[in-house]
Amino acid sequence: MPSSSGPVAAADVVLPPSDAAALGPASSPDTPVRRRTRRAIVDAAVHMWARDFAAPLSAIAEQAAVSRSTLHRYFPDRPALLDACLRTALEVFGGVNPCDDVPRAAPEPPALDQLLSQLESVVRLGDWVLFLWTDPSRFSGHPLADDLVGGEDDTTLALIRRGQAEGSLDPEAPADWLLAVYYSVLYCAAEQAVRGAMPAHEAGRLAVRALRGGITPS
Amino acid sequence: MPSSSGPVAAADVVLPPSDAAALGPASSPDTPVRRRTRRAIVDAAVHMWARDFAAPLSAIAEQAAVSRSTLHRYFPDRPALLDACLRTALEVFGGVNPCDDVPRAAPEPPALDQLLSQLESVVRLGDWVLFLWTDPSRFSGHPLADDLVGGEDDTTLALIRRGQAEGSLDPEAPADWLLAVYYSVLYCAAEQAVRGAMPAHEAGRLAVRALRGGITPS
DNA sequence: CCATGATGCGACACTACTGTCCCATTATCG
DNA sequence: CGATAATGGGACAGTAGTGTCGCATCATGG
Repeated sequence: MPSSSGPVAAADVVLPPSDAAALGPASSPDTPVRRRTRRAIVDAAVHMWARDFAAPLSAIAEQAAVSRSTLHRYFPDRPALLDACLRTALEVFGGVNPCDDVPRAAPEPPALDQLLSQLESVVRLGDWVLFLWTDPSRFSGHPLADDLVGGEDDTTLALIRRGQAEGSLDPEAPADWLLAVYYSVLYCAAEQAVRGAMPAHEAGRLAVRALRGGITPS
Repeated sequence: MPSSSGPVAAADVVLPPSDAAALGPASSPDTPVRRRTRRAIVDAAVHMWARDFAAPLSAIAEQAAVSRSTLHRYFPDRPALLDACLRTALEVFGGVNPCDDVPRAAPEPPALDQLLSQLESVVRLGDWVLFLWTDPSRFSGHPLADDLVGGEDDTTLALIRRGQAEGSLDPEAPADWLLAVYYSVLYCAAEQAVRGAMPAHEAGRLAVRALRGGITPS
C-alpha cells in the first residue's frame, strides 16, 4: 500500500489526464461535467466490484446512473475501467512513488505503530478496501496493483521489514506472511464496517487489537 | 466449520446417494467407476474454483480428465456441481450436525487450544480452504454453506463463544469478528501452503502464532 | 467374448454480456 | 437563447459459456 501522510479524500481524486484511453468523448481535456461523470462511473465500479467482481458493465452503469453507451464513451472496455479503478485506488490510498520519499530528519515512530495507524485510516475507505482485498489474489501480478496489494513495490512490505529489523514486529515470521495477515485483518474490519455491523472506527480498533495481541484476551 | 475429531481423508468421502440431481447417468445406484468419476469432477471443481471462481465447466472437465458431456451426465448444471462441492466440503471438514454432539464427560480443553489445533489440521486441506474462503462472502447465505463459513450453525462460532465465556478468547470483541479473523488467518496460511511458499505445517504454526499473539514479537 | 455401462465428440440452440454505432434528446455554457 | 457538449436508447454483431442431444467408441463386468 502506498505510503502517505494520510488518505486523500475520495471526492478530491482526479485521474491523470495522461491516461488517454480513459478519457471521455473526443479525448479533449476534461470539463467539470465529464470529470464528475467519469468519477461516478469509477465509484460505481468499485462499489459493484467490491461485492461481486463479475458484475456486468450494465449493472455498473445503472449504479452510476448513466447509460451503457455513456460508460463506453469514457471506458472503451472492461479492462480500461479496471485500470482506471486501480489508478484511482493509488490516489485514494495516497499513492506516491516510494522512490520519491525523502528520509525524515527525526526518527520515525515504531513501524508497528505506523502500520496500525495506517490501518485505522484505511479501514474508513470501505468499498476500496473490499475492491482490492476481497480476493487477495485477484490483482496479483497486475502491474498497476503491485504498489497496492503486496507486490514487491508495496511500501507496507518495506515498513514491515523495518519493524522486524527494529524489533516492533515479529522477526521470526516471513515479512510477506505478516503482510498477508495485515491485509486480511484489514479486509475483515472494512467488511464489518461496510455491511453495517459496526462503525469503521470501531472495526479499526478491533483490527488493531487483533494485530497487536491476536484473538486472546489482552 | 463443523466440529469433528479430525478431517476425514478426502479420498474416503462419498456423496450421499439421496442427492438425485447429482447422480450420474440413469440415476441408478453408483458403481465404483462412477463414484471415482464423480469425485474426480468435484475435486477438479474445487481445485479450479479455489483459484478462479469464474472458471468455466470446460476447464473443470479438462482438469478432471473427462469430457464436458460426461461432466453434464453427473451434474446437470453449474449450481448442481457447486452444491455437490459444498456437500463434499461438509464431509471433508468432518461435518456433523451440531445438534448430534454429545456433551463430553471430561472437561474439554480450553477453546483457544481446540480452535488452534483445529486450524493446524484444516490448513492441510489447502484447495478446500481456498475454495471456501478466498472470498469470505462468496457463500454467505448459501444454505449448504452455513455450517461451514460462519453462519449461525457454524460450530466454530460456538467454540469461540465458549472461549470468550471461559476467558481463553478475547471477551471484548464480538464473536463473529473473532470468527472472521480466524477464517482470514486460516485462509492466509492455506494460501501460503498451496502456492508452495512454505509447507502446510509451517503455515499452520505461523497462523497459530499470529492468532495467539498478533504480529508483534512473542 | 459379448452385453452393458460409460464416455467422447461435436453439432446445435440458447443466454448473458460486450463493444460498436447512429440518431434523437437533454444539459450546459457563453 | 442558441450553439455545442453530453447523453440515452436501442439495434446489431460478436464472444464465451452453457445445456442438450445423438451416435460412435471404449471400458468394464459377468
